[in-house]
Amino acid sequence: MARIKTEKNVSRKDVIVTKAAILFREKGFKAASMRDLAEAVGVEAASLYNHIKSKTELLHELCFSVANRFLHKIDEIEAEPINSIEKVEKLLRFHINEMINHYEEVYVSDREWKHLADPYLSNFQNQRRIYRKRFAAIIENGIRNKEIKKIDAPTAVLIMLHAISGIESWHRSTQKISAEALEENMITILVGGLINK
Amino acid sequence: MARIKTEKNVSRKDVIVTKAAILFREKGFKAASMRDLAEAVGVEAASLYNHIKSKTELLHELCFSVANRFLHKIDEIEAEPINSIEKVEKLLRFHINEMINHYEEVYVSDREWKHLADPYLSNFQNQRRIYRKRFAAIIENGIRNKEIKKIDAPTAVLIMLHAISGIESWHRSTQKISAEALEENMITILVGGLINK
DNA sequence: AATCGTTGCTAACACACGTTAGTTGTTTTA
DNA sequence: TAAAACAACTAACGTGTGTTAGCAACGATT
Repeated sequence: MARIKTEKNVSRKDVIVTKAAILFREKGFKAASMRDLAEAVGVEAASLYNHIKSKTELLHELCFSVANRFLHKIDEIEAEPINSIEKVEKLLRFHINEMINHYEEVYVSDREWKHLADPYLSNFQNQRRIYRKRFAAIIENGIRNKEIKKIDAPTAVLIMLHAISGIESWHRSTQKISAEALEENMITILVGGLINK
Repeated sequence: MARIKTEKNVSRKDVIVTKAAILFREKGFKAASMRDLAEAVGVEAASLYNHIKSKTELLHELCFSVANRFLHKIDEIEAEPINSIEKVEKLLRFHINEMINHYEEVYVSDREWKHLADPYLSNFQNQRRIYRKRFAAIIENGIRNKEIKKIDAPTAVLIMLHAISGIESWHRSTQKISAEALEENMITILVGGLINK
């Protein structure tokens, strides 16, 4: 009867959530079974329920922990006394780093949130909508200041966010350029596409 | 006993495949059940099997019909006597229009191919890898000609392709800009980010 | 050493799934 | 109009799913 191994400040639930992220990314939320997860954790499926309430709870935890990180970051950046392009660049760099360093979680939050159930679903969609509006507002400011080309701000946001989620392919690829090079290339192309002249 | 309605040159199987695309996009391949599909088609689940071999066959059809369209297009564009930036632009415009006009299929092919089974899976992954290499080769040519900034070509491809899959959000949004405006904005930002000076 | 909460186990339930068999009804062909 | 081909139906099977109940072993606390 081997227990779930934990380290300092990491609850057994945390271990489960972390493994769930990996599994949900690999197979998708629906295709990943609790028995799969149990095996990954090293325990029988039923035992998981000593630590979690349900499979969907795992998805909640993942989606909202990611969403909260991004909301906090945009709070921080909005308050800084820098110009719009710099704000966009900071936000992009944060997104890129999150996608590189917390790949599994961020990916799952991005692709599997559809399987949330209400009220979590509406909640998540709301947060997402608000986040994108705030991002768009930064860009619109930049357009007014003539820092940024005259483009449709929501479209620009959509491009940026989805482009970044492409880091998934980078993770999967065998011949990776370094994380630093990836970041610089992405910034060059994406910010380069915004700057006026 | 109401039959599946068909129009000229549209087999009953085609009707099923089309409805499957819609359903797979909405719920994901795993979460969409054959009973859901049957209801959408207006028939009992078992009846579907008079026209198709399996659920996965539906996914094959969708994924490969999309993949083939893109492969044909890149064949065509590679052969044209135009410079690299123009080739990239043409390819992007094709991607954008496919995503706008054949949304369901393209989206499913993009997001649900993981659920293909071998040998289809390996096959699909191969085609995808080759396509991206050919796309990258166009960009690398542009870099050599100094048309395009010195960037990592595979990263650029990754950004372009994923940015375009963001049109999903445009489809979902309530206040859409026009398809034409969307296309022009995307080209402005994406191609603008590539051009050297 | 006894106790108690925690965490694991086995067994099982109820249900939804993809799919098959066999039959009935409808359309097309001869 | 009878026969053949097609496409729908009902019923059911086997399997995999998330989850619960009840019990056994472990670790920490007294």
